[in-house]
Amino acid sequence: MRQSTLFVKTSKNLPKDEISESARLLLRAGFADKLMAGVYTLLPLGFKVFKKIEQIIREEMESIGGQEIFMPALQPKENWEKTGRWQSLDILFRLSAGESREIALGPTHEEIVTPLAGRFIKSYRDLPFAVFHIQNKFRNEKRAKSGLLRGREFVMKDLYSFHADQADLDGYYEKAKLSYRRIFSRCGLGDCTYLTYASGGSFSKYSHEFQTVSPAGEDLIYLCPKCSVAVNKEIIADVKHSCPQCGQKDLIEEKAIEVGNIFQLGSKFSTAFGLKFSNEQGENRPVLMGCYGIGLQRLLATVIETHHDQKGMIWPAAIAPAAVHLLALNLENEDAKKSAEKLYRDLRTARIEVLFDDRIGLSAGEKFAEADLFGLPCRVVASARTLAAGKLEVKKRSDNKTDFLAPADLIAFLRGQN
RNA sequence: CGGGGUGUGGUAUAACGGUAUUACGCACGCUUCGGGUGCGUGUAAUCCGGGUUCAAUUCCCGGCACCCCGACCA
Repeated sequence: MRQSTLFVKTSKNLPKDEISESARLLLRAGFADKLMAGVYTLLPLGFKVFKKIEQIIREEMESIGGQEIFMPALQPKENWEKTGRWQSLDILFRLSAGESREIALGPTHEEIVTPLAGRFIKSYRDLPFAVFHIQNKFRNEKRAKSGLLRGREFVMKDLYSFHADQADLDGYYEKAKLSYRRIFSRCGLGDCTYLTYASGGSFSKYSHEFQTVSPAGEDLIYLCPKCSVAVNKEIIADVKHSCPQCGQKDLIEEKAIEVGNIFQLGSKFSTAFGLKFSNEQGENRPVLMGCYGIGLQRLLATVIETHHDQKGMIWPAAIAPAAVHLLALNLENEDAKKSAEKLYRDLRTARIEVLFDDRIGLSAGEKFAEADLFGLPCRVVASARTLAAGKLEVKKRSDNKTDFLAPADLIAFLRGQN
């Protein structure tokens, strides 16, 4: 990517009424653009990050047998009436579609996936299975807030699993937990994300959230210092201020962002849609379901909330928009320009993702400040000075550690970083 | 949905019942050339509708939008 032609404009000022740090940085850095409250465009660099997060999630869902499908956002009213949620769900966007028809803009997909599954589940031999999709959700939040942390349109990965009995659902649920842990670790949130007991679940007593500790969080959780699980404030009365796993009494209160949620639906939706299967004895039984959600923009914003400093974002390598930010200085100097262009070519040939600041006429300070703002893991400076010295300056964004390398050693060095 | 606040160039702001300020940005020129360099010139704004008034960006009413607190959050 050449910065000279990138569809991005950074800004020193920023909209005064955006409080959320992640939103401020995303807007300032030109990673995202706000269309209206709770609705954002992802611009090239922000979308790069988004796609990397999406791919990590996809891989992990496939690793637990999830099959990717794609369900529509436009949904018939009748499905929502079957569960009573056409009336009760007040975040539901209800659209009029001509004189006598109304349709829903999907805020979630139980109402779609359950009857869909019914077309294929006849017998216990058809179970279990899991499908997921990564798709836009629409929720008319009364109060969209905190930038991308709570949008009215956002992309969610939701996986639905279908089971013949509780033991099978339980087993899958545990696998999903582990897969969620891997997702958050791979996105750089492993240290600060906790499995959190929350309310709900038709069969089981609790649902589980994955909560990332952050001052930007909307939720209050109580961390167990012993076993690193937490309890959401909403059920703290239930568990009497003690860890549901080990009974520990001294829990630590933290604000946290809910980055994921897993939930045993039991037979709630199968009952509403008559989703049944024949067991070995030929008896009809309701299918048991689980659902498992992750909001992608929220996850992206959460990474920023937990990975930034005063100068800007600090991306974990696995989801950074690119591995390297190559800054070319002194581009009016033909030799400096040539050597920078060669580096860019070499990096691309080596398949190292690189953002190349090839813009002419900007001061070095501006380029440095912008590199700090973008927060790519490695900054490489090529200039008349480095050319004369025969060494490139390579600086890590995370700890400011600086190395000086011969250009020929750069690629090997960068490969060693990952 | 309840409460509070704010709407001025692209962004951030000042002021005021009477010619709309400044900075950033953007355009051009010079300057500088390893931490948002300095200077000059130019560009560009009072959310919408109604009311009061000789005169409204300012005051009043309504709407809309945005932000904050709360409620809600499969």
